[in-house]
Amino acid sequence: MGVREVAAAAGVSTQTVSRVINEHPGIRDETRLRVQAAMESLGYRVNNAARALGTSRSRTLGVIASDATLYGPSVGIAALESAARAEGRWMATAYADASDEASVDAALEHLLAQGVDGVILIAAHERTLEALAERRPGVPVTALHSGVGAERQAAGVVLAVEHLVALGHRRIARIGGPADWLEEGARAAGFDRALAVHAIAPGPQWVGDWSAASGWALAPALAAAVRRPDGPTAVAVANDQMALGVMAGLAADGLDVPADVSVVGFDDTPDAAFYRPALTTVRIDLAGEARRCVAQVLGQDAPVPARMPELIVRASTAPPAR
Amino acid sequence: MGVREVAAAAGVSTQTVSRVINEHPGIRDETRLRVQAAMESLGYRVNNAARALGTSRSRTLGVIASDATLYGPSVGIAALESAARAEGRWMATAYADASDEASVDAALEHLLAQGVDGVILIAAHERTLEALAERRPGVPVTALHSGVGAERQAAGVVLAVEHLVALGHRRIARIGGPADWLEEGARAAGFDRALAVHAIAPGPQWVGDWSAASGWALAPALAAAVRRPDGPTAVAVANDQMALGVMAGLAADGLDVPADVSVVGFDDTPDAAFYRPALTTVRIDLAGEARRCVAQVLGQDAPVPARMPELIVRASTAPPAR
DNA sequence: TCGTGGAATGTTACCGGTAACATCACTCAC
DNA sequence: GTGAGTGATGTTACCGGTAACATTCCACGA
Repeated sequence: MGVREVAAAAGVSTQTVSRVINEHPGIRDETRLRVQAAMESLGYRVNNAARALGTSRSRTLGVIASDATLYGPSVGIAALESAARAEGRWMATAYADASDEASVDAALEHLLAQGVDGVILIAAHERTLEALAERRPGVPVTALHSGVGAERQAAGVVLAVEHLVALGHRRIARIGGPADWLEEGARAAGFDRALAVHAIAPGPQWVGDWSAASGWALAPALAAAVRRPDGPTAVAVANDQMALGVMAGLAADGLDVPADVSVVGFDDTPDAAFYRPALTTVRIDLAGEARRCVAQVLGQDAPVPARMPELIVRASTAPPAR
Repeated sequence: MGVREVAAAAGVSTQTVSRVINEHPGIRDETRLRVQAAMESLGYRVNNAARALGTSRSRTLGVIASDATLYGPSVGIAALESAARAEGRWMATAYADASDEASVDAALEHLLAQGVDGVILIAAHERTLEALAERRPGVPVTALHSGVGAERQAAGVVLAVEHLVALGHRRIARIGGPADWLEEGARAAGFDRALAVHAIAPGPQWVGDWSAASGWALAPALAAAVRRPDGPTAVAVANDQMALGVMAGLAADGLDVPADVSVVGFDDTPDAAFYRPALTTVRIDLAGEARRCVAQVLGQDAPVPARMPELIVRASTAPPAR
């Protein structure tokens, strides 16, 4: 059940079989059909190990992801897999703790041993990306949401802030992710830029870890700020899950969303519409980002059309009462 | 940078290098150290393609997953990866639409072409598992949460129902997942068993698709049932995300949880503590299940200790008011 | 002293594709 | 008619490990 058997069955050389498999031009239709019929009847299946050994390319992309309990990373992986498959690549995944450089290193080593043709980081620290690139792994390394993708994330945050400003908010707080994450950099930049456009000074800011629990933990501080006379009337949260925790904490503290504070999230998780109140948030074209990221790692320069982020207005935002 | 270079540097044969790599017994310590030093200084890294070609085993497990926006599947993948890595295996992931047999088939084909040593399904239909096994893929195929794992899931649901009964509920409704999923089978069985123990007839049941949206869509029917004089006073929902949607829908319909209906979920997602009200739910030992599943596919029979599911009581359950 | 057996290591071929180069048949221009 | 050019296909070696078998060396008992 290798090329040799197929070749014998079709009465051609193994090289011709290889050419048919790889859709090389310059094969007569009659020959191609004969080979394909032989492959079909023998139930032939290429052996990727052999192919990888011969070509020293595995047609596999490596993905290093962190925390799978977060919406962004887990959906990012799925989006990358489907983008990779569309390009005829396989995907090998390794999970690592993004904040532990040794663990990310081990994951990289792990993937390189597998001979991946490129590595994509999900939910990574900027420093990690640089560190990996410096190690000269011999294959391209990039991160989802880096480069132009970061710009689109910033644009998403701009949408959210513009929405708050349009409602009349002028004192806007922010709850961000850990400062060293790529995603946080992009989202924070969008926040600052949107406020600058309207000459509004940023309100108080806090840092969570993307989890609902961290949003909950920061809620008392936010509530205290909101209760001050010139306190914020709205808060932009860097992802939906933290927004969930924030809203739970505010409610526990006796504050009403959106009457006392408006809350916007980021991601538009499928759950966000069912939070209480339903969360106003920003949806980004994750599938498109993934396709672009894969194309970049594969060194393709055909532009993949980008869909811009979209604001989803629900019940967690309203004009300020004060 | 292959075994031959290492062998030359260490002054041994390639076979000896191979033996050191694979930790074969019967290598003198002095020789082993010399080889290891050579590998270290040359930055040697095994080529998995070559190894797979020679041994016709890839040391890679294939995982077929569906919907990554659901908590269960996405965390399941991560748990399997870490279990597989602990066994020194790599993991290749393919995403498929579980309800579309052709797509699952394509994913299997995809993984087999890669020469995986076993295939694990996540969030699969029972029929799919059987269909794949029937195709005689030449490697073991199993599903997370199948077999004994299913029993533990059932035990988890029993905990949840016991909790409701202990609170005084006697009329208990259920919202399940699609009937043909393995997970649903186990959870439904646990529900029926727990009620049977107390000689309680099951209340009305509905079927969702695991998503919060489907919970929301079923909420009006549940609310109507609850309002009937002998309507259910509690509902067991098959996963937390549907429970989120159900609670949102009940609230929209003017019913209070837990005053009018108690709600229990299943999974204990990290978000569940921050739903409103905080969700009473069941936590299962996903990491343990994953280890057991990997051990099974690898044909190991050393028993992996099983931690039993745990009930997490929060604010969504209370004694019935009626 | 020699044979025996086991431990440590070496030799060789092979896994299944594919790159690089070789070959062959045929067309076409001069 | 002949050589150049081109398209279709064949030949061969090689990718980098490892299995299977061969060999060497030494300790030890008869």
